[in-house]
Amino acid sequence: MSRPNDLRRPLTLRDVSEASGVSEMTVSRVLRNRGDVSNATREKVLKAAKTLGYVPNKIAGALASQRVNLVAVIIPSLSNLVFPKVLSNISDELEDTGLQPVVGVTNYSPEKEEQVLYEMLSWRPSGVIIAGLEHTDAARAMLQNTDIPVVEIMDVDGEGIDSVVGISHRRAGLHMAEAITAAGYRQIGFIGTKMPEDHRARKRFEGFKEGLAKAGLTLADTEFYAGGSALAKGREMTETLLRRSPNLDFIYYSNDMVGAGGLLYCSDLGMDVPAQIGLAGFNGLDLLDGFSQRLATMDACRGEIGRKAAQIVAKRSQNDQVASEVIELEPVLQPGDTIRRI
Amino acid sequence: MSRPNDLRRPLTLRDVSEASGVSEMTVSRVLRNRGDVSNATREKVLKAAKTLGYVPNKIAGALASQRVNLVAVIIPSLSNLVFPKVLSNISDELEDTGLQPVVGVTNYSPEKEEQVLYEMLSWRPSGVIIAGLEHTDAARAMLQNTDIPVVEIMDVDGEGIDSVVGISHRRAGLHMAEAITAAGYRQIGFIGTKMPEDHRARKRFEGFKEGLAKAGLTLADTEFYAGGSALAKGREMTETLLRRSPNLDFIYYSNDMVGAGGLLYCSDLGMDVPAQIGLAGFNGLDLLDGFSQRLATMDACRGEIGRKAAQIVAKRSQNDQVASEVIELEPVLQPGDTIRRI
DNA sequence: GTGAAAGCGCTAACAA
DNA sequence: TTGTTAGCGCTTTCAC
Repeated sequence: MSRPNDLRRPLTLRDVSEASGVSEMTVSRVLRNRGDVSNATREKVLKAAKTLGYVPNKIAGALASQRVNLVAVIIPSLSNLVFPKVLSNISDELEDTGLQPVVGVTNYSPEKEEQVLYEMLSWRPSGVIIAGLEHTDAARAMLQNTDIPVVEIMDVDGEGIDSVVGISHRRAGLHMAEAITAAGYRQIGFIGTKMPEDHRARKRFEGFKEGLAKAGLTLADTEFYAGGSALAKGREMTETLLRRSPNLDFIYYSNDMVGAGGLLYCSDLGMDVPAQIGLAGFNGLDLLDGFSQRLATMDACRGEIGRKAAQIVAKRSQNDQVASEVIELEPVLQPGDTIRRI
Repeated sequence: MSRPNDLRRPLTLRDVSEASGVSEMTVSRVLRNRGDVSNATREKVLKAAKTLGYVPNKIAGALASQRVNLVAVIIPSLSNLVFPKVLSNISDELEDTGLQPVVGVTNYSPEKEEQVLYEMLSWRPSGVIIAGLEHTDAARAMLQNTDIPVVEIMDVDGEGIDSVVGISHRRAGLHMAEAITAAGYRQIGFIGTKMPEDHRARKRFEGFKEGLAKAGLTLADTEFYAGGSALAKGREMTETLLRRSPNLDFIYYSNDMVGAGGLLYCSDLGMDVPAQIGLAGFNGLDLLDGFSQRLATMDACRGEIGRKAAQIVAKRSQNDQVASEVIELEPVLQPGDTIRRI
């Protein structure tokens, strides 16, 4: 095979047009499978494009057609395990729509979020899927001012801008508190992250305290951590907490990874879980399947959230007269082996 | 504040120009911090842009300037834990360069990779960072034909197209075999993934067998799995393997997650690790920090790979006369607590 | 320090 | 079925 492109510049439609003896417009039609083109012409064009190694310029195409097949997905983190899952479901759901997700990561910083959003909006995507309901004023204004569909995901506790798909983290925390107190636990501790910007974790925490209050209880002790391997932190923090408050009979963790670390710690010490001490996390990570005892948790509906959000964007990008939707999913308690049965 | 954009169309430079009484050209200069603009004009423009809520159209900008600040990052998976780490390091490293990573996921499918690559190249990014050295002929042709910098990452065992940053997985496997045999293990089993397209896992496996051969050994037994939670699979497969071959004194896992599952299984059964049986994985996940025994592993240099790859792209996008580089990093054995000391 | 004209590579709309 | 024309919203270049 001869070197297809010896030029020092990228190939254009015009090159394919000249190589095939067909007008640029018809070449464009063939390459996009648009309109009626005779088979003979189609073959000629396809062959020319292939041997040249032509790759269309979507920038020019997008400018001319005012259409961009990109969907901006803005999430706080990729190391959380939660978001890769959401993302892969968005990706799967978008598969046959011609839309492509583009990911932006904010590291839980509102300023970074604003910046990433601005950057992404300037590419005029077909939709925006963004985690959470809390944004800077400027970010909120951008989202409100745009005509493209916006889906805020993960959380429904608050005011949405356009469409919303998520769960109530407040109620998730509340229900967990109810389950725990119903199981007879009374000395309850909490281990969470030192992340003021993780609003969903905060809401679960608040809902949890509210649930305890309903049962006439307050948190017996709490511990917060920042950074590091969540599993290792779970272990450490659990030790710290239990040293300080040996009478605890339950620990609620802000996520499954720290919870799993706590579970490992308790197991290693030969503590009787769930009789002596109960444990619960949050997210419903399938990672937990590998442990000898299954940590109690609550499914965050990550998969479903990604799928629904993608569907909304896809639907709206085909017909922009569709109304915005607010979808609240119901997280389900998975009692596992670390809450005692009543 | 009054509604900034009551039009049904996105704002253009012209709108800002009219609102501020400054020419489009000067508005453009202000918004890009280019050229000399008087302070008075700058203020006027900035104010107009802000109150209107103008978001520049990068599509038009890119077409006109022939410059796109995007870097395509093409990886097999996001649920692997390995790639999010690489990605976040790329992202960090690119932070101050004005370049933005755009992620494409291939699910270990060469066809999907080709498709994603084509899609991304059609946006004319400033660089491509792509996992692995194995690609379809068409993908390889696209990468060869393009003028933009290409960095193949993770693996150095093979022929690169342009720049390459990675480790030798073959030698990683080989060195692990040497360490294991040196520690006196003789009945060695292997647990891996059923993924023909995971070339790096395959190379480690081959290198491992080669290392055993040097010590006059062959694998005593092997087991391969597909799908599911790696931790749970590690547990199951270890059970299967040990049931079938109870005389094994070592198991090498194709990655840390399955290895950790195996470790949990052995601990639960009260087996004496590493005296009775030794275990090792691969990747150097910090997840392992939380376990009571630390799994032996080998650092895949994920962080460093991402950083170096990003540096190469950044450097080349500033000066395209820079030569391509091949960087081989050295994975370090982390013996942890699951290989017995000699 | 500022502005006017031309054009980036493609596609919409229309003409043949 | 195919071709022609006129932009899409910016930036480059050059003029003032």
